[in-house]
Amino acid sequence: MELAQEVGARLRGLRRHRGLSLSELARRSGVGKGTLSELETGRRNPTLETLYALTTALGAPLSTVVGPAPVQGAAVHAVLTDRVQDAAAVSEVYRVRIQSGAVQRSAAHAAGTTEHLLVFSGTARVGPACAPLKVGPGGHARWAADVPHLYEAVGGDVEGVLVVRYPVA
Amino acid sequence: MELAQEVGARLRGLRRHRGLSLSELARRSGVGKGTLSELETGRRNPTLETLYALTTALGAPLSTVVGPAPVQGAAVHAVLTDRVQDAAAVSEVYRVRIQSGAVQRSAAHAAGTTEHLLVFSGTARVGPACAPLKVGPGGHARWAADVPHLYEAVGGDVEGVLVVRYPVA
DNA sequence: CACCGTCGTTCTGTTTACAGAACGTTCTGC
DNA sequence: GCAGAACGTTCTGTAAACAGAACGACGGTG
Repeated sequence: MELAQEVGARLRGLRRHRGLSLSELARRSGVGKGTLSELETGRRNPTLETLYALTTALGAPLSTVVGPAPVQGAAVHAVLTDRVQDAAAVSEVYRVRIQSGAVQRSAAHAAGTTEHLLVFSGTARVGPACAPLKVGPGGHARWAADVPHLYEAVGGDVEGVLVVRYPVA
Repeated sequence: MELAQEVGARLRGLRRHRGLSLSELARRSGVGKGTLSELETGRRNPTLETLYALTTALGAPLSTVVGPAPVQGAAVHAVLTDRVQDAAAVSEVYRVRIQSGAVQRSAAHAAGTTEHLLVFSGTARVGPACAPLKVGPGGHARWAADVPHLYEAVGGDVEGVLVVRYPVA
């Protein structure tokens, strides 16, 4: 099953990233070593309890393994954390990291689309390609995204939240 | 087990909210009716596959049932969707709904704490108790949260995203 | 009142996720 | 080279999650 493989791969990624062996994680989480092996290779369909035990032992929220997959562009790495629909618009909330050393350009979105960026760290140059805005830590930018726009980190990488708000079709 | 009960209650809430009967959801999701009954009462520890089938049939993301629990105040209903820590600060991202007809007051947070509100729908009156700001749909407000502050919906309810950013201790 | 549909729960047999053991492999150090 | 340890995979028996059937409890209709 496809979902199990996706989740398994993420679990393996998390474990490796922490430098834990399979046996060590099994010991810490109380999940059997064999179980863990088959989970990571996507050959099992894990139980909620098992997933919870593993993510807790890994110090990660459950959403890390069951949440949406990150999208990676030229410079922007984004994870959809929320999506809200009201009468007028659909709003998507992304956790973003803009990597320095590259500029990511985006084509115009549907008419009426706006974007917001809240910057946590670093300084970003974002917005309409013709008139980008500069935003530092703790800052906020808002621009119309129905024209070509760009994302760029000035100096070091940028961490923040991007909200894309587009009218309902 | 506690987690299973929590998830079960959320599933039942989602189903009821959509006006679906247990049998109907079972039919649409392909999950057995008995299975569903025991899941909702927290007597079973669901499989990832089962949870996915159910949330898909309910038209909700998986995170709705496994994500963090919402916090409810006098007027503000908030769900923590993300939490980011960098060298300077911790940033928490909340999906919020401010209900009209009440004012929620918050005491001063740690020095240097700032808050941002992005409004999706409705009009909000938020910020320092001494000088609140008015924000409409698509708008943004930012204020220092190290003084007493408030949240209020003007007219109808407000939907949006709240970001709380406080310095690392 | 009896009939029938729908509701949610409980029962029944099958499938499978689980813990732990056994296994082959790859590094160490003596 | 051969112990010993650690790694990840595969095997084995048990517990439990699953689909579907059977069940009792309501609520409407003739």
